[in-house]
Amino acid sequence: MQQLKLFNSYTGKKEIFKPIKKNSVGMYVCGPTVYNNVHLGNCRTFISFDLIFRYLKHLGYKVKYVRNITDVGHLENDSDFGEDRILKKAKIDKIEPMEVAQKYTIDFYETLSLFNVLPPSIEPTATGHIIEQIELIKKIIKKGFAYEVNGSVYFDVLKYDNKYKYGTLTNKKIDELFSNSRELSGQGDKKNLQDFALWKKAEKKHIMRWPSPWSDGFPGWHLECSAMSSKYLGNKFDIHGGGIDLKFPHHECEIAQCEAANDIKPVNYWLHANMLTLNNKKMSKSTGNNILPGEIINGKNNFFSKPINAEVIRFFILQAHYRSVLDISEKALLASEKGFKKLTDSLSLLENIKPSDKTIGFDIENWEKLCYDSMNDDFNSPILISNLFSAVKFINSINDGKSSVSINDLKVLSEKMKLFFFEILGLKITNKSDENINSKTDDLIKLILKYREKSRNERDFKTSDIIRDDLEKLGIIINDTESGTNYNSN
RNA sequence: GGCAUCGUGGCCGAGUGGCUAGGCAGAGCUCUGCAAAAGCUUGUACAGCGGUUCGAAUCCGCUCGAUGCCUCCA
Repeated sequence: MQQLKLFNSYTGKKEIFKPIKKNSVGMYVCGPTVYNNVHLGNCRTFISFDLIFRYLKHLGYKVKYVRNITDVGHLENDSDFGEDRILKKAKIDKIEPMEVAQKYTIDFYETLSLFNVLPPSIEPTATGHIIEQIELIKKIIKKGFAYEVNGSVYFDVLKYDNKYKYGTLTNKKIDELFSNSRELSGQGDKKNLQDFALWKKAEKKHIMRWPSPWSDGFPGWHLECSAMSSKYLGNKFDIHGGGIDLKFPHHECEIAQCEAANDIKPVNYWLHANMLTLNNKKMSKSTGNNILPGEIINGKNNFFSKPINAEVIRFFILQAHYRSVLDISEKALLASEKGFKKLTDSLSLLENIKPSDKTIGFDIENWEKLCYDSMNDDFNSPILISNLFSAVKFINSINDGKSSVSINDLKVLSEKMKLFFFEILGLKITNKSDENINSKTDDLIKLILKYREKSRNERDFKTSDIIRDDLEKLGIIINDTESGTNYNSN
C-alpha cells in the first residue's frame, strides 16, 4: 500500500505525510464568519476537510481537529471607518451582535449535520479568545513587528519581510503587492499599505468592543486563527486548511503573525479546498450568486427543478477532487443522484449475497489496495468512488450468477464497502420512506394495487394500465416485479 | 497589470509519457402482457499551434479562452 501523500499548497508539491508527533495529527481549518446563512459553497470546504479528518482518523491517527467560529473581527473594508460584518448585520436586523452570531452559528451546525459532517475536536470562537489575541499582539509588538498608532495596532509587513520574507505562500512580491491595484482609500494610520490591523480602536458607535492596553476595540481579522491555532495545537502543527480564497491575504498573514511572534513557521502542510461554483462563478454571499443547502433539499429555489437529498449533494461533492473547481448544475446533480442510487442499491444487495466456495471474477485484495491507494493519493475521493463502482459491478454479477465470492472475500468486500461508504466518505443511505404517505394512505394504495393485480390476472390490461397511469398522475410510481408490485411516491 | 489554477467525449468529472477511469445521458440486449425499474454490452475525448521523444492528451514554449486571489469571503 502507498504511503499517504498530500498536496502541500506551500510547496506546490505532493508530499509524503509525516506528522510532527508519531500517530498524532494537529489540524486547523478556518471556519465560517457567522453573519449569514452558510451557503453550499461554504459547505463544500467543510465536507472536504471532513473527508480528510475521517480518513486520517481511519488511518489510526489521533487527530486534534480545530475549526474556529468567527463571531467578530472581520472588517467590512480596510478604512478607518471599517465596520465589523457582524455588527453591520446586527444594525440591519436591529438585534444584538451576539444574537446574530448565535443565530447563524446554529444554522451552521444544523447545515453541516445535514451533510453528516463530523464535529471537530475543538470549535473555538474568536470572542472567546480576546485575551489570547491581545497576548499575541503584545508578543508581536515586543519582537518589534507591530506598532501602535492612535489606539490601533498594525503589523509591520516590511519589517517582517526583511527578516523572514512575506508572501511565500502565494508568491507575492511585497513591492508589487499594491503597485498595480486600485487606489486605496483610508490608508489612515498605517505606515505602509501592506500593513494590516492586529487591533482596531472602536468608534463610539461600535458595540462589540473589548478593553486592551491600546484602546477599547476589537481584534483584526487574521489574528484569531493565529491565536487559537497556537493555543490548541502549538506553535508548529501539521495541517492547516481552508478555502482557497483564504490563501491571500488571510493565510499569508497568519504565517507572518505566527512567525513574527514565535520565530518559527507555524504549519507543515497547507491544504486548500477549491471553490464550488454556480453558473461557473464562485458562490458568494455578497454577489448573491449562491444557493443555500436547505433550498436545494426542499426544492424551493430558482436553479433546480426538483429537491435533492443532502446525501446526494455530499456524494456529488465527493465525486470531484477537493482541489478542483466544481460546478454545480441540474444535470450534474441528477447524474449523481442516479449514480448514488446505483451505489446504495448495490449496498443493500450485498446484504443478501450468498457466498460460494471460491471467488470468481474479481480480485478483492487488489480492489482493496486500489481503494486505499486512491485515498492515500491526496484524498482522491473520485477515484475511490470509481473503485466502489467496480465493486458494484461485481456484486451485481454475483447476483446474476455470473460470478461468485468466497465466504472470506465476501466478508472483506462487505466490511470495506461499508467502511468506505459510511465511515470515510461519510455517506448515508437515504431512507425514502415518504412523509407524504401515512399508514392509511399506504393501506389505500395497497388496496388499489390488489384490484389492479386482479385485473392483471384476468388479463384485463386495459384496466390495469389505467390504474397505473392514474396513480402515476398522483405521483405514485408502481413497479411490477417477480415478487409482486411495489410503489414509490415523489 | 501581477500571482495562481485550469481548458478532457452530449453533461459532470479522474488520471497519466506507451496499459479500461468512473457516473449520467445516448444506442443495443435481457427481463416484462406492455411499461417502469433493474442488470449486461457499447462509444466520438483530451483548446489551438509548434517543439522534445521511438512514442504526448500527459513534458517544454507560444496563442486563445476560463476561473480564483490581489477588498470581506469557504
